[in-house]
Amino acid sequence: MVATIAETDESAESEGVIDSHKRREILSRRPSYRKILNELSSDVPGVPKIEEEKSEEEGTPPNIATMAVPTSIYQTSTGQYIAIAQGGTIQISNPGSDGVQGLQALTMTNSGAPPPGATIVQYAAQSADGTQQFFVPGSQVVVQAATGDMPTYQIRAPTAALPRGVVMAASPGSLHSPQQLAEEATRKRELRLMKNREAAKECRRRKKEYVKCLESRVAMLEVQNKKLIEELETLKDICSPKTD
DNA sequence: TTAATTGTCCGTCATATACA
DNA sequence: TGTATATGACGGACAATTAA
Repeated sequence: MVATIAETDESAESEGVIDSHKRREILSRRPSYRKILNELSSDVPGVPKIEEEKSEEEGTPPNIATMAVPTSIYQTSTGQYIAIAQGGTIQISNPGSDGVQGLQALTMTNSGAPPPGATIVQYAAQSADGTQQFFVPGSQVVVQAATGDMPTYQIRAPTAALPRGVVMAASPGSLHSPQQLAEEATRKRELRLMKNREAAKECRRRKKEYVKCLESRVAMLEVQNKKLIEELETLKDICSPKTD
């Protein structure tokens, strides 16, 4: 599939690039949703701020600082925050000023592989063979081996006994053969795609939040406008009473 | 019932932007 | 200046809806 995309890109490069550039010249780039919303929030008290992204080492909220899996914090469609902690504990918090205050906690039992077709964005579990699994979209899992000098990662089908392919196995410094270099390039690409995948999800979430914010602001302004019009009419009546 | 349409979600690519 | 991140654009998959 990837090769097909690459070939298509190459064949359509000459005309596609020109179209793409023209399109991008027309479309002026907007600042990030986070910036816009935070600017709005500084102007309008009622507008919530989009939380700043925190790095793994500094950004974990105080109440969930001991999490084994980084970035395992999600927001539901209802605005709640879900944090997956060690041992399968899932913490749920309602959106508030501090984000993680008032955490609720519940423990879930991890019983084997997820059902086929289940929509699991990301999930961590300790499997029987001592490996840690991170479920990624596309009905695959990234498996981290528990033993060895350095962590190795494999992409597997959730129920498959054999790995589909090793994507992270050796340090760059020890690469020699073209095959190893190719594997390293593949690994880097997979890593980049995985990061971008998560970034896209996060970006869409922020965009939704941004749109919601704008919609609520529109509603608020409409109410305000209506009130002002009514007030104006009242003042008009007072200042110029009808003479029959 | 079925094909067409529509809406939504997701992954990927290209590129602007932020940052060390 | 190179690298990481954010985001617009695009296309595919899938489910729900609609018209014939």
